[in-house]
Amino acid sequence: MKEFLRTKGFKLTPQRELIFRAFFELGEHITVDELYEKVRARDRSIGYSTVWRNLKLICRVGLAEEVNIGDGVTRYDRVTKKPHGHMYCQDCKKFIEFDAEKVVGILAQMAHESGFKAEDFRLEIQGYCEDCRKRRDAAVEEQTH
Amino acid sequence: MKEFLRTKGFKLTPQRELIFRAFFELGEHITVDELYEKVRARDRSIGYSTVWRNLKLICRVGLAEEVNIGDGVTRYDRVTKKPHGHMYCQDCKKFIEFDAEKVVGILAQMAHESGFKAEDFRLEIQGYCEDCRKRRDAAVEEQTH
DNA sequence: ATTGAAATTGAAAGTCGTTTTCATTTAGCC
DNA sequence: GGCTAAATGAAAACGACTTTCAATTTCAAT
Repeated sequence: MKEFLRTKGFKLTPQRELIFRAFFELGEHITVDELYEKVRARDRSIGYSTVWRNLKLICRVGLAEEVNIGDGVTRYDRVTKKPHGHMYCQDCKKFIEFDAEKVVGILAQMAHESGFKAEDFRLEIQGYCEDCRKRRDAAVEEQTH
Repeated sequence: MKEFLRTKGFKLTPQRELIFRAFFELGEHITVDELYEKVRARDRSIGYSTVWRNLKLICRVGLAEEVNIGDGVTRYDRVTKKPHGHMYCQDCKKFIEFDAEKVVGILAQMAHESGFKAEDFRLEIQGYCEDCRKRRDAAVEEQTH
């Protein structure tokens, strides 16, 4: 990792190493606050801005990218080779990933045909996850009796 | 319009009428600031919060919806029957709409198969519009000579 | 090992769009 | 006209994000 950073002109500090490790240990869709808490559990002296800056750095070196669903909080996703989208449950706020390879292919084609050079895609489906949907259906059922 | 609002328990004030009209006169992807400026051109006494609240109201009654591309500014789109996505030019910041009917159909199907109840879709393609792409290509061409 | 330039850190302050508060005014039903 | 709930405008609050700055640390070159 040290080598990886060095070639890009960045230095490896203990804080940075801890933050990077924590980020990759955590699941997807991490917020700054979540990572900050995780890191702080190990080292109380690390500042919020250091975590924030390193999260940005992880993005800059191409290992993660920002995801924004419009709730005012930026999340960070590990960059994986496979394009994916997110299903966001409006009830329990859970994120579920889905494979977007097929759809991205279609979109890329559509964009290309209209002269637009596509670089990145954001696909989001808002709705209700299976559990919440069932609970809601049950609630409706309840009311009609 | 008065009738439409009244049935939902809202009142029609001169400010509200002006804001609603201005919103529907303007194009898509309007920000609060843009609408505020537009409205102020007609009535300097209208406050920012009034514009903001009415924009929210337009959304609440189902005539518009928020669009968030992650640049920190919320935009508002008229709700149209046809589902669409946005192509966002990273260079000139222009928005271009595209018809997303086909893709939304596919996504809805995918979601359904995984037990997720889709309510809304957000599709965004980031990249470079035709003009900017050409300009960039030309610049690269320039460098290599 | 030592040194020095450049990067990094932590705390605090700043930024900026959004949202709420509150006193006052207004719309619309009696 | 009088009443009650809704709406308004100004200002303040909020909150996530970003920058500033002085102090510290890394690491390449001695």
